[in-house]
Amino acid sequence: MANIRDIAKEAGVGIATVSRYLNDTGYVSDEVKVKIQKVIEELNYKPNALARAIFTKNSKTIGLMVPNISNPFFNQMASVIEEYANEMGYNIFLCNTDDNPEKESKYLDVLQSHRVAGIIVARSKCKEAYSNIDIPVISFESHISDKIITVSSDNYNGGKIAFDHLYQCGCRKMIHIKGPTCFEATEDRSRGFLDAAKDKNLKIDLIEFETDFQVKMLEENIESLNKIGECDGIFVFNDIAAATVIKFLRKKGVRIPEEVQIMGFDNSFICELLHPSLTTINQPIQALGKYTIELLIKLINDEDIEIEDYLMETKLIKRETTLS
Amino acid sequence: MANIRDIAKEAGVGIATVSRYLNDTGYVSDEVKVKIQKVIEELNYKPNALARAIFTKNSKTIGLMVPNISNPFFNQMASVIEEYANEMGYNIFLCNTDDNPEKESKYLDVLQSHRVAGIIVARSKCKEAYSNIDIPVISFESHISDKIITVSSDNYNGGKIAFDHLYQCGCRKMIHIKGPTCFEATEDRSRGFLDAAKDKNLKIDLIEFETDFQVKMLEENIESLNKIGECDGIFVFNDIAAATVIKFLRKKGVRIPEEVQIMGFDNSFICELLHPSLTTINQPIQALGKYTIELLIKLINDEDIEIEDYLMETKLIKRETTLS
DNA sequence: CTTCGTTATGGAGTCGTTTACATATGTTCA
DNA sequence: TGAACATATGTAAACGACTCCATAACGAAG
Repeated sequence: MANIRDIAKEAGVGIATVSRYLNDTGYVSDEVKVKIQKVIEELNYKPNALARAIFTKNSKTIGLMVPNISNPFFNQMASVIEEYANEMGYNIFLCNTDDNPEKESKYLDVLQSHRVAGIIVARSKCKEAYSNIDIPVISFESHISDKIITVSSDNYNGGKIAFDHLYQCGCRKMIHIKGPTCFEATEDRSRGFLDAAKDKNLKIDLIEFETDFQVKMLEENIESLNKIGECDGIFVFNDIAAATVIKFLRKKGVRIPEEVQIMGFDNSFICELLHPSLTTINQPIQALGKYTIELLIKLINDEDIEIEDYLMETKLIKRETTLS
Repeated sequence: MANIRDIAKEAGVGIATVSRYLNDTGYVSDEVKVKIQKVIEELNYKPNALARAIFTKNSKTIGLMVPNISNPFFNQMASVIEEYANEMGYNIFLCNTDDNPEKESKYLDVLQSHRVAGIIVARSKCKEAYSNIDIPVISFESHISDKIITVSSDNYNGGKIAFDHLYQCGCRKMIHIKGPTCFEATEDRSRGFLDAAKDKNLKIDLIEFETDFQVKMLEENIESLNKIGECDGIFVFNDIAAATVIKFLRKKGVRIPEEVQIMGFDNSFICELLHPSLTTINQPIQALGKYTIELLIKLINDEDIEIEDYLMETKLIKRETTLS
């Protein structure tokens, strides 16, 4: 592929002149501009972004690490982040960690090697790896260290809201199906839910799912679902797991919401598609994604911002799996 | 950040020796190896992948362009592609085209500038832009030119299978809800379905959706859904749209599958979560993704492979929205 | 007529790698 | 003993960009 030297030669000008033309920095006569542009098109020249990044020390690239891009929550995040990054002239380097600390750590090296301008890591499982990183990092849904900003929804309060709603709907014998213990976000939801229950002196039965989002969720968790006993309300750690639970209960002939009321978490697109549609807690994904990338770009631009937790508001989305 | 010169100096050796150590090419004494490794860790040195790529002319990076990463079908593809790319030592540069030709074209320039080793583009909307590209390209679900390999499911046959199944289940008055005309994949499904109907001398009513995957699908397409008249079977262009249709019909009190049988397309994870669970046509996403990336890497490695269409088999997944 | 600012251009050094080549030592084998 | 080879290392020239600096022409201002 042609390089800047080829263009300069073919256009009969110096390299510096071509560079000035490309970057619109410094003087280039109109006459020469036309000549250069013509050659660029003839040779289908695309300036080498790698060479440029080496020199300017600015790759205009952001590393995005998510557990898995097929997870509906994280790919919505990714979509929002891509949108804003693109607007700001940044590109996305995608990494799936698979919730695997080793893969995360390897990708972290890769991102450093590629000199990404900044990193967004969702649900990190490899916190020690970030101790000596000199690239701006924003952590999503996971506290890495007191040097790294964490952005997340207010999961704790979301859990509280979920309890209050079920309680208000008349539930007095509730079950909480919680996610794998290693996820901060779902732990916070649980804590919020249980704390609110304690306030009302209600005892909650706990069932633990061992998988997060999985296509085969139902079969894999059928064991734990069989433990569902007498209850009038269930709070499930996310919408997809809730859908799994609904499916399970319907197969057993349980009427929802008349006999058992159910709540999910996330306000994923499937809530509306389910029957009955799923009452849930909304995470403001749009705002979350936008805020995360904005913070990161501020860090990249060396603006000084408070290193602290940023919690985004969660709220109740009332649908048909709960009574009025 | 430290560079190779710093390492060489600090370790008291030459640059070439450090490079040989890093790449395990040529001789380096064990004694020196230890010394270099120690310095590398002390200075937290990460070799600059950009500089390396400039010289070797191999960025070990693959550009992935999809309509949108939040689309469940394409993010599953992306997940599979990431997995295999990672295994082969490649990284993913993510681009959302939003089905927007201009955005796609701009990203195509960016990918060329970044000297990606290869490009996977899903559902391209900007075919002319690929005429003078000298980077290997695999096109997914879209025919760009006779120089570029296309990979897709056998959508046409999938449409036929769908018709045959509904017919076999007793449907004689069918509606087909088709996707936006500009998508080759859904057009092929329609053609297959309609051709099979013609074979049986059945006339099919057509309804067109104007949106592909959208969170607000139901509201946006309520207009066209109102056109659903008397029928005993509906073939919808994909699962999520089918879920929207089911939701709509249930609200109207239509019993599924007793009164109307429904089929989707994709075999997305939501099929199992719906009630009744959705009969659909499977697209072998795993195989599709794996095959796509394998072909691309073969192209990158200059293996000569047939430039032709690669069609992957689609098959019926029988669930509860159709009778026996 | 000199000085100054604006316009316009190009050469050379730099960014951080890899590799071709030169060099040097030690071992083996005829 | 000396040729051949394996081991070990360093220098310098690429790769493709950007930018500092030098150079030069030109008009305006003093």
